[in-house]
Amino acid sequence: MSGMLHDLASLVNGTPRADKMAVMPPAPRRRGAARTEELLQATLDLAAEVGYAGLSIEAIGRRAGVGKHTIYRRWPSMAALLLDALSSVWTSDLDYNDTGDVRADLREQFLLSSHVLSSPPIGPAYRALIAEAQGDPSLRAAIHERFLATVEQSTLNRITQAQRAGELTPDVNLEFAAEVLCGTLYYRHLLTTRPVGESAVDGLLDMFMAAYGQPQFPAGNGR
Amino acid sequence: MSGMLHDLASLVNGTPRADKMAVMPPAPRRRGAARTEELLQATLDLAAEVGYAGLSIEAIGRRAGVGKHTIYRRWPSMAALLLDALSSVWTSDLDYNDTGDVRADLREQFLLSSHVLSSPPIGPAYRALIAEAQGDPSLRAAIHERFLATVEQSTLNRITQAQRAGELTPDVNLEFAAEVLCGTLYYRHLLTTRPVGESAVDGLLDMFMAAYGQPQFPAGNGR
DNA sequence: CATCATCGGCACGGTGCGTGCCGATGAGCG
DNA sequence: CGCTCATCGGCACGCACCGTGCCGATGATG
Repeated sequence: MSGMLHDLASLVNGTPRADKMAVMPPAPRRRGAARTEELLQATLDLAAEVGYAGLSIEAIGRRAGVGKHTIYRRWPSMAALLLDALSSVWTSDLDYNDTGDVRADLREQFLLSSHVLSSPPIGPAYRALIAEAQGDPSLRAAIHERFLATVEQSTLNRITQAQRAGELTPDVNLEFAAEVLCGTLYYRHLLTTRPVGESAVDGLLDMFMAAYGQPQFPAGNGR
Repeated sequence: MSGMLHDLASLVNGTPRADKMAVMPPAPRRRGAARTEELLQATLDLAAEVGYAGLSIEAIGRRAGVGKHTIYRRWPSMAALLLDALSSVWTSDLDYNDTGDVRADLREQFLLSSHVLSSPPIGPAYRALIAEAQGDPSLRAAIHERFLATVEQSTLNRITQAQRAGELTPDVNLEFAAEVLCGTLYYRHLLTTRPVGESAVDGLLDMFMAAYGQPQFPAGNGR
């Protein structure tokens, strides 16, 4: 586990002088930091415009008015650059509400995140990263660690909370359920051409609730 | 729907003289057909050896002792070549038994197909195709049509049969359940670094059976 | 004001792409 | 049997991108 994290860190900050992680505002902000953020933005813009095909270090540099060296000094590969670029706009780790109604809370977040995942800038950048990762197991691990596992974890937190509240079957390990929920959404998004819409989310939640919802007592909070 | 199929056909057989589809033995077998099969095999071999990185038209041609033209005359892109190469060894559309025990039948096929998917030659070729597809929506549609949808369909057939046999809840649309089952497996395979082992399959089937298994009457055939 | 890391620009050899043009090969037909 | 012609392997082209090295300019630091 921590091995993955280490691989990730070395992948992204493999350069000798990586001043700071992306998305960290409190910094002395030498000349380099400003350029770093510009490059991340240029990467996202370019991914949104031309997609994975046509995405290259040279193209990013051209767009940002930057020499290739300036990019290579910061990231060892385009995969690392994409990883940081995506992180810089990946604010929502699925920020679940807890209204006392699991199904509604899951539905809201699934629909929201599916919209985020399928529209620029995150959508195209994510696709590019997935493509890049097919030839690089350590990048695959990094993506899983940094994005997928996070989403699964927050989902697991929410449904575990529901389980404690009596909304779901007690004494059942929900870890795998969280993976099934998130995995199905990502499967649709990244591997098929079907949209992730209300019917898909509802179908998924139907199965989830049929499996783990308390049969007779509808909601746990009110008793 | 049929639009996807048309796109697929044009993608694979876009050349003016595409004598026949791959994997069709009964043919006059001019000089070209033999080369075609050799090229498909060389593609699979190369994918198994070097993975997606290092896979190129030139490398395939070099390995097969073939000019690039010979490849381009048959397939318009490496994506089309990969698609045909994978089809030529993709024999099992999940060939479910019907022993009267859905869960056991699903489990057997899931474990079997997960092994096939993660080992050469199918594993690496599949990964290469997924990578290629991230920049090409029509290829994504082709993959879904040719492989994923097929797997989902045969799974749907099996569980629908189980539903008729009284093993599963009647009057429930299982179409989405089939997608969840297959999607979760492919999610693990292609997007994470977790292995698809017995525990994963069992966890998945736990959720499926909890959702749709008949609560009191264990199996339909025996009693 | 002096220093020096970082900058943009340029060029390099290497590789793959997709195409065009060869002369050789071999299958099918008369 | 020999002719014909599609297909073959080989080679070369222009283009693009890779990753690296070397410039002289810039601008933040002290």
